[in-house]
Amino acid sequence: MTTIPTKICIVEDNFVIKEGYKILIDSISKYHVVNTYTSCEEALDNIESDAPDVVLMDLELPGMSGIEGIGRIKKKLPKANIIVVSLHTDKESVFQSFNAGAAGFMAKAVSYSDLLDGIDEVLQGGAPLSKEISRMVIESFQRNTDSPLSRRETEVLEKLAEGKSYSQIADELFVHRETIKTHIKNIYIKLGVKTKANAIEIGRHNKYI
Amino acid sequence: MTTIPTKICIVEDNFVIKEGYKILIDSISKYHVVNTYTSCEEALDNIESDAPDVVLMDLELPGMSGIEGIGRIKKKLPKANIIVVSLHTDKESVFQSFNAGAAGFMAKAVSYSDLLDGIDEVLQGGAPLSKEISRMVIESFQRNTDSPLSRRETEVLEKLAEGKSYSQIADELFVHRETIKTHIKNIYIKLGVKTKANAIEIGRHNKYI
DNA sequence: GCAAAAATCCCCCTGTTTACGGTAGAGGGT
DNA sequence: ACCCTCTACCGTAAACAGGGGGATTTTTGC
Repeated sequence: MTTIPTKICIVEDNFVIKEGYKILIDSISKYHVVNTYTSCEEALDNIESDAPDVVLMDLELPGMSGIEGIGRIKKKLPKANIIVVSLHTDKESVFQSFNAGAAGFMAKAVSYSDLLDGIDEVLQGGAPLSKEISRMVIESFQRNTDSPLSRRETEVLEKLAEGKSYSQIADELFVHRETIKTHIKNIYIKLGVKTKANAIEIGRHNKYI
Repeated sequence: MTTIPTKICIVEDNFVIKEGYKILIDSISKYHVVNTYTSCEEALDNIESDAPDVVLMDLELPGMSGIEGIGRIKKKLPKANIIVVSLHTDKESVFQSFNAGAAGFMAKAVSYSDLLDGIDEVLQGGAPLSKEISRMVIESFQRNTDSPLSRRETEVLEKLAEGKSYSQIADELFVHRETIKTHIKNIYIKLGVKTKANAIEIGRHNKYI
């Protein structure tokens, strides 16, 4: 039985890199590069008929940003597995990519063999992430250990961030409403803010909650 | 030059698995299992003097839960890399582990070679995750595509979830406060709720925001 | 091109909430 | 002994939330 090769598209504005990837991928019989593009606009015009299983995508592109592009491609082809291959591995780029629907993120410095492994992995339902990215992702789940807030204050700020009122928080923590007022006053002082929204912002930004 | 072997501890209540891991790891010259434990309590009493670089940790343990144990071990040894090796790969277990300070999470079905690769990876600053886990993690960043909320309503609910008042939201979106009120009324109807806190809860739970 | 959906704005009203000021006792940990 | 945390109380002015109603314009999907 002959298996139909996995269809792959590449969106990358650097000609050398794009062709390099194409040659690399086409050298593997189970894969086939159906099309390559140098911008999202170009890709979006044709990608539906390409119907790729996997899309390798750069983020730094002329015209529409890669992030925006990921979202639009996902809208047209919800089943496509988009792997970002980018030089820029800052937090913003990474998290926005995932948010837009990317299934993987690899630094451009990735070796050819890791890239091929990544394609394998995404097809098996995994999420290829280069080392620094996976650590970054895991760390995003972890709290800041040197928070100025006490345990109780943290708890109160959490509930405040869930949109709850003073009275509701008081009920849930089985204390008097006045106690919650005091906690919040102290939270505001410690965080140097004057409003709920600012407290939540600071709390989230610094991972106190 | 002889390199000092990387020190590893194992916390696992199943004797067979524990000893299996120990034999496996000790067969690699660059690694050394300094100690093994069958409960967190036991581990916490001794682990400081073991000063392991890596801890392999089960979650289902007699006495203190693995999650709790991760937090406590991290408190004593902030630099230790804790890799959870667990049968239970449900969302709760996974995210709580990361929250508590785990640096990796592997399903117990993991092969010996993948386990050793995982130890390598964590020592290189990565985060070993088995395939299903990494996909789970990535998906946690993604929104539900069939939200009942319109784009604008989603935007409003987001800002509401940041603790902002109607007027603040209105200012930030350059519309009248009354417009925001209407949006929120519609959000409440669509989500079937009557309060801010419930709307935020439903919105978060279903990943509309 | 038309109909539906989304986004915008306006009025009324009432009870609740917030954020601010102070004060203070009980208990824990260093 | 001292500092921090958690708890509780008083008071008040201004802001806010949520509920009712109606109406217009823009955008989008078929």
